[in-house]
Amino acid sequence: MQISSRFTIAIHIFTCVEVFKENYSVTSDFLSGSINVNPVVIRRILQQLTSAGLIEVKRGKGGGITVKKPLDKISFYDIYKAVECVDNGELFHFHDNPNPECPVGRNIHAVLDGELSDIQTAMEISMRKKTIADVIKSAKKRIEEEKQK
Amino acid sequence: MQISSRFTIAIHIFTCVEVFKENYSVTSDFLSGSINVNPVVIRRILQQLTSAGLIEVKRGKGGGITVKKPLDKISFYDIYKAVECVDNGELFHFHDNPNPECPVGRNIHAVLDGELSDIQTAMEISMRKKTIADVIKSAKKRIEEEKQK
DNA sequence: TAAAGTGTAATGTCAATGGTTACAAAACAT
DNA sequence: ATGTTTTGTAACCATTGACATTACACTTTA
Repeated sequence: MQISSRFTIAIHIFTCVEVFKENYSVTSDFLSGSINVNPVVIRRILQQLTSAGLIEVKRGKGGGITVKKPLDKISFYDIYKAVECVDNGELFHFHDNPNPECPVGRNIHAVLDGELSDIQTAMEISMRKKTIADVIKSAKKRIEEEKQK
Repeated sequence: MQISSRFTIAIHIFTCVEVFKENYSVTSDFLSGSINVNPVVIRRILQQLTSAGLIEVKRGKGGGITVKKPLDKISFYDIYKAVECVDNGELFHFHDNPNPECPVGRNIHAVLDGELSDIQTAMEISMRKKTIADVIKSAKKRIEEEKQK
């Protein structure tokens, strides 16, 4: 299976907040326009990001999103964890009931667990290296370049 | 989301074939017993592995599974690719229609694509390093150790 | 107090995963 | 040839997660 679009949407949200906060009130409706998904979907993601302590959301007129951590301290991994509701944080879904009376069945878990977590770790390390700051830098650069044409 | 249990089941299958081929006819029913899933589910996975050219399956009495490549040439990645039907092979599901009239919306794809594929590559490299041979070695060792107690 | 926004419940659709039954087709042993 | 074993597959079903959508209560501020 794929990592859900909530992940890329979340990054999109951070980018919009940063790019537009000076000139617009960045609400779930506003974001909905840029991202092209229903505002409620956005709000659900905002809540997950709030629960993870990455942002704060205010209601009412002039309300909106405040990022709670320095952008270069928010990694892809933080967002992934906030937004992806994976069972126990396990990337791999192990088949549940191997037969304990079979020598392979009763050992397969012990044999594989380490290997699988190596793979998961490789992915997570790579995610930790990337931050929102990188994305925003690169986005701003592209937007500037567009203007010059 | 998680990588489906088909992946760990496939590895379980290879291990059983290797461990039991001398003494048993390793059929989908036999495997069903060790893995504890329905034989049809096993057969579906066997077909995916066949399509990937990793094994051959024979029908009828005495039929069963033949592994078509050296065990140390079958990596976790090969199995992952065979068994996990991911859209385009993309690990991340990008939200489909960012608004092209928004500066962020029309650039987000270009900005993120490279980063996401870095992450996916990290995971895949790590998967390529692990082979069925490793698993079987480790499984046989454990089974031996069990006998000595 | 009205307007602007978020929080959240309820509902619906869609796709993927897995389970299960059933049976045809193949391969082999006798 | 015939029966037996085993795979290939179709046809269901249930469950789950993802997203979309409507609706409305609750907050906050002007």
